[in-house]
Amino acid sequence: MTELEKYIQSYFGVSREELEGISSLFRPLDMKRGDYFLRTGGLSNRLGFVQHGFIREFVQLGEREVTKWISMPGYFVVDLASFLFREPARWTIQALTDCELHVIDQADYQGIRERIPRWPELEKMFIARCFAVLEQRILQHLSLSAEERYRQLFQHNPELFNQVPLQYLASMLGMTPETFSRLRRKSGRGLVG
Amino acid sequence: MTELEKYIQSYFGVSREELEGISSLFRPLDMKRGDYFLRTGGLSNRLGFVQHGFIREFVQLGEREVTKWISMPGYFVVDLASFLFREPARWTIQALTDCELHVIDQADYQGIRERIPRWPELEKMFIARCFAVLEQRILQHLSLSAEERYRQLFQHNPELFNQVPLQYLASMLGMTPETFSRLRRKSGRGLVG
DNA sequence: ATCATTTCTTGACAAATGTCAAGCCCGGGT
DNA sequence: ACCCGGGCTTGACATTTGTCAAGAAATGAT
Repeated sequence: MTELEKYIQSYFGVSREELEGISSLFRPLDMKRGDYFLRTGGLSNRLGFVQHGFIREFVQLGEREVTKWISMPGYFVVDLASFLFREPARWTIQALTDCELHVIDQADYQGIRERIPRWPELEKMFIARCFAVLEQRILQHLSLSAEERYRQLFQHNPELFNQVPLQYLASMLGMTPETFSRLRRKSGRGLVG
Repeated sequence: MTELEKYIQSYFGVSREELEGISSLFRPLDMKRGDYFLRTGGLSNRLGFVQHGFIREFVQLGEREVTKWISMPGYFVVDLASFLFREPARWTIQALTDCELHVIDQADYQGIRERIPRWPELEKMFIARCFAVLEQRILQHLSLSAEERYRQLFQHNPELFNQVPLQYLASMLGMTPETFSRLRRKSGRGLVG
């Protein structure tokens, strides 16, 4: 079973045959550091699964970039609203490192429901899970200080701290690189191993 | 056409007959100020549509309450994860004013898909929209100061400012009531009409 | 209408976070 | 191996936001 299949299996709980039916619709895609998977204003017409590497999702606001999230192995990358509603993408998605993805085009994605009748239901549940994760993230911003948010990220995703530029982590946590750096000295450097 | 039907229509774009089929599954529910629609730890086994009044969704964290959102007419109230996954609710949902709702039980909700085969698809799209709204909200917290968040809320939802206790708006924006009060003096009081 | 209670405001001060500028460090490309 | 440039750190200082406490105003109950 491939990584992709393992994740699909764990997220959607489909049968072995269904699993192979779905995963066969994906094709591998290698990206070099700096390559764009999607640009703001474009159309998100493919869905990616991260096999290896780190990918940043951000938006340019005036002079500065705001990083929404950094996807790592096991995550899907897509601008959901653009993918589902065929509207211009809000997010730019760019490889922070060389990456291996599995991608599926929108057209092939439609084909999944022919193989799995209950696919819209599974999709709904998956998106609802994503919704709940975002709710939790909003709660963090409503209730935690910058330092507490730093600690939580450090605790839950230590692998980020030595693999991606820290300025992006700072942005993702809603603070400046300087504040991030000071918290880092104070609260731990996130060196894994 | 009732308010409920109008909203279902605009959110889901279903036919006239489908619309009546769905809306007939809802029953009216009156709540008094202070009544609970749901409590943290309980099971969210019904979905509510706000016809009239204001409803607060919050969670108790230690000594203090953190308000995630205040629902007003046209909004649905539910703990989505609890409703869909039958897990204990994270949010407490309480009427801030006397309210009129339309509610549907989980069991009846299941019945919608028998009347409308493409319901899971419509549901998926609706939840995806909610997801995009939350993404936008996170972006606000990553990119805006307390004062800018205040202004945006004032601009987009002025009706909140003279109908619900301001302390809850402060919490929902991630700031203290004192800060909210000062911004209010500085940036406008939100008196509509 | 009055009272009791909650909510809001204000001031003084403390703490957290942002800004700007300079220098250091480290990694990648040549 | 070296150099260049991006990324990180640090310091000094400004600004924003939070805390605590007191009093004013608004609200709901009787």
